[in-house]
Amino acid sequence: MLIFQTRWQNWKKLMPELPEVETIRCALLSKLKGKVIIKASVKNGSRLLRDTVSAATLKKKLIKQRIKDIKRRGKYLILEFSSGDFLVVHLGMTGVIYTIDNDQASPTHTHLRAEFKGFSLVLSDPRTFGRLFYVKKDGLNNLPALNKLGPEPLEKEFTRQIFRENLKNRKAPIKAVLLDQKAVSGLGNIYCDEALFRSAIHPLKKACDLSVHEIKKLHQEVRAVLKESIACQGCTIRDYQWDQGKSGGFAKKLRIYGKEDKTCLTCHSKILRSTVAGRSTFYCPNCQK
DNA sequence: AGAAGAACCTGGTAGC
DNA sequence: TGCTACCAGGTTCTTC
Repeated sequence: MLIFQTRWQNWKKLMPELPEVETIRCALLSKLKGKVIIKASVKNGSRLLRDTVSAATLKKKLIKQRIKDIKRRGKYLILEFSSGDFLVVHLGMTGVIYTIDNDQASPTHTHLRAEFKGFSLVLSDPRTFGRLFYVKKDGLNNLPALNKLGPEPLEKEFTRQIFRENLKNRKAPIKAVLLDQKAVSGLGNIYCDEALFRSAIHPLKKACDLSVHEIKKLHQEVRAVLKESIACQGCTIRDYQWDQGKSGGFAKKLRIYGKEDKTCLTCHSKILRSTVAGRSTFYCPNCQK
């Protein structure tokens, strides 16, 4: 178990879920809005491209593009150019995207570097679980990765009724359903566990078996936990400086995730860990039924 | 159709 | 010290 603890502690800082991506989006927008890409380099054969476009083609397409806006959909960052085209980025598990000075060397595992006047944007991802798509004008709605996503949890579209509708025929464990992005988008392993704990719902409970009251509570807690984390700039990022020695403010506020063998804050029972949908899942066997 | 599990990938660690 | 085996994560693909 010590092995897991050590590994988890090493990697917990590297998981961009909705609050982390939103933090990055805000930081990048203030820095990049209106700026023009002067030079670009794209790693040849980068797995992030998944053969959707060659490195040479992407490089060519990026040069002279002006950043008009940066949006977010679930865990995807969407850079919108003045030309109407888009660059869609998913950071996977270990992806980081940030700016450095033009005279600074790219970090290891850099897949994309876009040079602007005075600074460069770099996208680095050691494990290459991330994704990178170049999307032509008006093509965003046809991108499968985006159009499969469920409602945005912090938007008005994510109503209790829609959430209930999205859960009603799902016989899989609620944790698995929350992770698959169709019922609601943007939740990863950490926030699923936190929202389920706050809602007193066992992660293995079938989604279709949730009561009206449980769905109401879960709907509320999903939104609450995400909002609280965004206010703290997420679990993994502080001031948008990539700093492996520090965690964002919300890491200290986690109540259940990663707390195996610790005491439940509510009932003082021992917190357990098991695997649901192939993911480490932390829960209180007494509070979560 | 939906659920479950494998595959992808790399760096850190244990164990030899 | 150096080697091998293992495992975490999100998403897609394959199988049942």
